[in-house]
Amino acid sequence: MKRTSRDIRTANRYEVLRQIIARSPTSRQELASATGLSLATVATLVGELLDLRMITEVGFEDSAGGRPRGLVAVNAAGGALIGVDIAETYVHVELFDLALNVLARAEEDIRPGESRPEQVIGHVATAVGSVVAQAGVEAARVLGVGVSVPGQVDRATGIAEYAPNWNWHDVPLLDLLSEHIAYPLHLDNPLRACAVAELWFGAARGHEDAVVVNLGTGVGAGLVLGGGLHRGVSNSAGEWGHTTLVLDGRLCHCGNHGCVETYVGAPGIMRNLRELDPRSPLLHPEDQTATVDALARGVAEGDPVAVKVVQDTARYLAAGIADLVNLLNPEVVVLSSWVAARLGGPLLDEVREAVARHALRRPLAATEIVLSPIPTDPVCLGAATFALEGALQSVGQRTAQRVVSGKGRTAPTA
Amino acid sequence: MKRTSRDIRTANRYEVLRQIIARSPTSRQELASATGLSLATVATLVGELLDLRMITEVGFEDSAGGRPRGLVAVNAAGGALIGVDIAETYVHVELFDLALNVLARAEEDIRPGESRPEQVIGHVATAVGSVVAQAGVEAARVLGVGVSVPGQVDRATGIAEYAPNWNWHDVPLLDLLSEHIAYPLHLDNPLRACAVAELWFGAARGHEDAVVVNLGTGVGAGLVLGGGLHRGVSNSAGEWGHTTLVLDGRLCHCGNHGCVETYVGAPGIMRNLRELDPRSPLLHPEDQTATVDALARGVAEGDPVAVKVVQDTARYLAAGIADLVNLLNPEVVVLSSWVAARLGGPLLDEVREAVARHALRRPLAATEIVLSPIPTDPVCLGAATFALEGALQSVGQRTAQRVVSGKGRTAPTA
DNA sequence: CAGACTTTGTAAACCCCCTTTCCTAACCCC
DNA sequence: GGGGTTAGGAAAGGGGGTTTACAAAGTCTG
Repeated sequence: MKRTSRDIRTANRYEVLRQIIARSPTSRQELASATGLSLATVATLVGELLDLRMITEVGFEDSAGGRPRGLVAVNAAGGALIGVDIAETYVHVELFDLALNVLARAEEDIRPGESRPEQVIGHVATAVGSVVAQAGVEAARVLGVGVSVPGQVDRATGIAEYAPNWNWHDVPLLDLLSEHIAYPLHLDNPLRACAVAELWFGAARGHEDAVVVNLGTGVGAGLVLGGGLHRGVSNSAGEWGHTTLVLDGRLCHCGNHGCVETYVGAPGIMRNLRELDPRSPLLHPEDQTATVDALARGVAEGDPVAVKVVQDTARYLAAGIADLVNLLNPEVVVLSSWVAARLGGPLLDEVREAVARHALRRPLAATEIVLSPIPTDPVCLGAATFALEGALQSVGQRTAQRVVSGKGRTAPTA
Repeated sequence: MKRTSRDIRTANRYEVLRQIIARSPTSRQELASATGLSLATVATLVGELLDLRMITEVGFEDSAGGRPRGLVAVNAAGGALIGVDIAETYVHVELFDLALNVLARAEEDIRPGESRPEQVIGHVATAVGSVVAQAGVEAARVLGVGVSVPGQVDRATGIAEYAPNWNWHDVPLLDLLSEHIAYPLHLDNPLRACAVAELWFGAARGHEDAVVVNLGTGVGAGLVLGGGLHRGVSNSAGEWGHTTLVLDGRLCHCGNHGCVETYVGAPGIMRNLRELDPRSPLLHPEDQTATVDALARGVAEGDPVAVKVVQDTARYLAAGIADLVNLLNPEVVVLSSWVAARLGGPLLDEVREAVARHALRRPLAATEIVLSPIPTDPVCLGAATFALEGALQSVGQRTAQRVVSGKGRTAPTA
């Protein structure tokens, strides 16, 4: 990919807005020192964002002998972003204001046989319509919709190349969605959504290199390298869940043996429990969430089986994370997604300790392991962030398109 | 790290020189279409390189009805680069002309026990002096010396933070070397040297994302991500050799169990052989090179034990490579270093096949696995490339330093 | 309460980088 | 030796960032 000076501008625009959202309200001076940009550049970018009505001037700082600093803050009401989290059994949609507060939520269940794209898209369209209605925002103020769909996605064409849970192959999801949804659409997968959410609003903010480890039913790692998302050639980087942890280990649904996912994904954790005590009352064979919750409670109550399961899981997880630390040497490893949210506390200490045993000293010394600080659904937030990035990207674009006329030149349209 | 428009220039300068070296002689037009840059930019950069005498005009292309294209080629005699490969038992130094031909070689043995930094540096200084004398180049034409030293290196300070083979801790190697060597010095480790060599002259050339798998006594992976070397926060990314392949597997000298290195590094391969047939005549217990050579010959002759050992090794290697493919989604995986050079042919087919079984379909489809096409010592070449990059980096720098005068302004020095 | 001091933020000038456009140079063919 | 064609340099222009100058907007002090 060729890089141009425009990319620098886009990156700076992102960074300034990130800082404004994080520090809101804040001054141009603070932004300049936080971003390392000159005051003039910050002022220009702030001006752009003011013009877009994404931020507003909100008064002045008290001064101690000079002209008071003007303060800017996110203009929460200046637009709305929608994040769609499509999963195997549900579609979860959230509508955010520009301060990334959730204004409305909607959830649709996907019933077991509903695997056709049209059915799933129907749920998405319903839920999106619902959040817009609930929040009562005008359509024109919806800046975009980010859609996270499991599996491999081609961003350029908007095709879901492969979704394992429904066995989708090359579904032109973006085209299908755009028949029902009039807002700008952005497609990607949950791994990258979580990574972007952490990059903008979470523990990866301000870091050049970070790994966002996703612990859910599936497992993956969103890679932030060089300050931006690493996508790989075919936008399928981050499949850490299908990385071998135990050669010839547990059979994974990907066909391989010993994948990380089979040890630290929710079904893997259930299996860790079952292997320890097949009749444990903590085990809810058909309900991953309930089992994980039971484990969390068990650990809190000192149940030895629960403690042991978490220890075992932490040991597997730590071996996998140590691999990431050794290979990528990131500044921070973030544990995200619902399993981490529920089991994170007890897991974290064990993981830190075990990673310290596994990883090499030098990379380890530079890395910290933290839980995601994002309180809401990170996938929805990340998906909405894709929409936010999309809205910012088109700012710098030339608006005046050259008019190609059949014969002679036409006057440019106003 | 803040990126500026100058980085773009530097990257373009690299790319143009890379193309010139690869296609020498070539025309500005060809360079423009190869790099995607405009003719004007290419002409400017070519002009710069001509001024530096790194390239020369070498005539004209035949034309078919227009002004003939001027041809430029690397000015091999325009400078010399030195690559130093410090390893556990030897120091290998090569002197290159600007076409990256080897003009002189020198090798010094490091005897067991010679582990003090001054001893090692003495060998380096001797060897560097030797190649300069052999090649008969003037000191002024040596553009720089790249030094590869095993372990973790801080490039900014030039400190070898940790070298496992001699148990070095925080040795200020660059300072010590500069007492003996007057040329510009560049320090890094062999992993990254090989990666840069592939990026400039080998199989990774022109790719955005590549992994250079290093199979030697030690094992690692140089990561090319986003068109440049990925270093990680503390310049220690790429320690793939100390990534877990088999949980609780073979004990590694890093203190861990089941590291990739213990299965596919030269000692690991020897162990694979020993476990299969402890009395195999292929086994030279004290000589890794001889054993690997014997295995290569054995495979060529159809020796079933050799074939099996290579199969086993390939299987381990493939599992590890599949992990890299799934995690990073690179365009190309390059097998490099001396084990790959000797055993590469027979290994490659097995590896490709086994990776295809392990990796996910989508990332796999985008990845090819190849042997390094670099015929010489890739570490020396890569180290020399660091020196070349260094020489190119200082091109764009402002030369006129502001003179701070005590009183009034001094006339700028010519 | 007016002048002095301090700080903000905008505007202008400047540097770097790349591209487009124009024009001359250099060659082939007829 | 003109006409057609291609190469490559020079100039103009657009994007981006920084530095510098200066007006604006405060506090402080005599």
